[in-house]
Amino acid sequence: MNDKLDEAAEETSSSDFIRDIVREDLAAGRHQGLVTRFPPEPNGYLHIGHAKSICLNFGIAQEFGGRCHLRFDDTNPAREEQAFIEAIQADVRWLGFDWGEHLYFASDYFEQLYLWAESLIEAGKAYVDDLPVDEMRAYRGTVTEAGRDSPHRNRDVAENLDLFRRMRAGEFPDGARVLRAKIDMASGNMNLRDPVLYRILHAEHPRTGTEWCIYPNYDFAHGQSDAIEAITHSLCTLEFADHRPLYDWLLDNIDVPARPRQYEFARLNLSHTALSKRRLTQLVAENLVDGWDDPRLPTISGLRRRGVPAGAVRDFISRLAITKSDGQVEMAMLEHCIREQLNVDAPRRMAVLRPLKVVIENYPEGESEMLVAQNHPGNAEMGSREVPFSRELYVERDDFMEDPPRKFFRLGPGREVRLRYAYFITCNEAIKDANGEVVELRCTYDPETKGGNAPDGRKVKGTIHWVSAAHAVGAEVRLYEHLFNSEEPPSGDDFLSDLNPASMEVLERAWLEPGLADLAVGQTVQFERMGYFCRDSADNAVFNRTLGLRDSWAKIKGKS
RNA sequence: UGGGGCGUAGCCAAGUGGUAAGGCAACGGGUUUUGAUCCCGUCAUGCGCAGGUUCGAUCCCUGCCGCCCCAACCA
Repeated sequence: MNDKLDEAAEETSSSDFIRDIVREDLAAGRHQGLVTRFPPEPNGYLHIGHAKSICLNFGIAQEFGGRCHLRFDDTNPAREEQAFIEAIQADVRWLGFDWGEHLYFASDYFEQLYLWAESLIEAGKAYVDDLPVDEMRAYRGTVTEAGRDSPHRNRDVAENLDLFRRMRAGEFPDGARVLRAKIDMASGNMNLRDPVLYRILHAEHPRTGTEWCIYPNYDFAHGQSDAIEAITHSLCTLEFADHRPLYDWLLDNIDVPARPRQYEFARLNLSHTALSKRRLTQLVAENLVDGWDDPRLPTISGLRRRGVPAGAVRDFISRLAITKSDGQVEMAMLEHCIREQLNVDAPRRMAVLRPLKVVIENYPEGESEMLVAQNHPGNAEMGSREVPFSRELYVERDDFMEDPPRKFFRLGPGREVRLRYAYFITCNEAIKDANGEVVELRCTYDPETKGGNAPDGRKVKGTIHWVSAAHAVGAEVRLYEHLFNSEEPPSGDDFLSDLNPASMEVLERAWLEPGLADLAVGQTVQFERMGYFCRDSADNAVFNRTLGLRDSWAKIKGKS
């Protein structure tokens, strides 16, 4: 296997400080095989920040011929749920990764963890403490002052063992006692000031039920789980760097079967959104969004429902560097990756979002014809389709201006434009309602321009999309914008004040070309000139806008 | 003020003693039956700041400055 690893190591082109370490370790023959893990806590849905970790861990495993485990860090039954366990697996799969047989749970190791706790006690390196939470906090000192020893710090082994066993037996209520490591109350690193290892929690665990009433915390579970699974490189985010000395201390002081190492990298921060579990949970719990898979959320499920291809997410992550400097990536970067892939993959269709009726006065009443439209002008292999054309059509309201500026290339009184894949039409008259609002356009078409070209060689500046009124299918279309107005929403609960009230606009009466009635859920298409849209997974009558097209007209318009 | 980490363009970053890659954004221009796509071009005499070493410093040394994380019986 080592040869295979070496080969793989040489083939890998991408590089960052973690891959460099892996490469060196493999070259030095420090491991039998490469094993990483993605360790989510099942207390919420995965978001695009997790995608960075998933791509890193599974990616490195693939590149170096190793494997990556999916391990749930389910040590806090107070906030973990089976539903999250299932959603997380679905999201990792959707992203394109496969853990094979290697699905694990920290809770699978509870008995072993317990035994290791007893061994620490027997070695005089852990003790049961009775201090209430607030007192323990006071004893811990502050960031600039050393802590003080708990009065229970020097209980003898026998008493500690007895107390710890009685904790497990359920003799004490929640919060009555904890098991602590005996390290150094004066350490500059707060994590080493006799950290709590076990707490009493009479809560039902999604997997172990009521079998346990004491649970190990993150520090006492994570490194040991890594060791049990023979993880070689345990990759986590920067905020755990301070935990590394504890990770190492624990592994050095108990009898573990392997010796994994922890490395930290910067987590992903994205502009105009929220990427902390706390914030996402709050948005969902307070119904500020419509569930964990709301298309406005940066959750994997939200992105999927929005119509974002998994490949675009992976591409985005691959353009990010794995470093230790934390910054904030612009949403525009993600959007670029989405457009880049959708531009290639999304079939083109026509849909009118804000309809304005057009009557072609010289087109015979009651008649219609089928016109050929390309499914992708840049890729003939995607074929073509037929769309019905008739006397009454809908065009986009924004494609008509009563008093257009010089640079406006669309419809206006007396102006001629091309209806995509159809005919040139000229606007003769705009009909208004009692409020003076334009409600209908009377136009004439040039039968000679069928397909969109004039035999006399005359040109038109604008091409607009349309849909035959009698044949179109109605739909609700939802337009999404950034969830937050600021690039970086304010800290604390203030972040809610930055919510973008226009993050979702619902257009209830859009008209789609008839073929769109059969579009499959999850399939993303381009509505020409409007953007990328996908049928909503929860409501068939709804189309979600994944993203608009780049719009240089909006820039021109904005400048004048 | 203790400990840990980080500072290269608007954003993400490569480079680590020999004269600043790339991507995103932005801005010009060309093609175009999507004001899309595509193509071409512009965009750091400068690498947080100040000294020092050196023929030569983003890179080495010293001192500052700034930002992030840590005082849950969360992860």
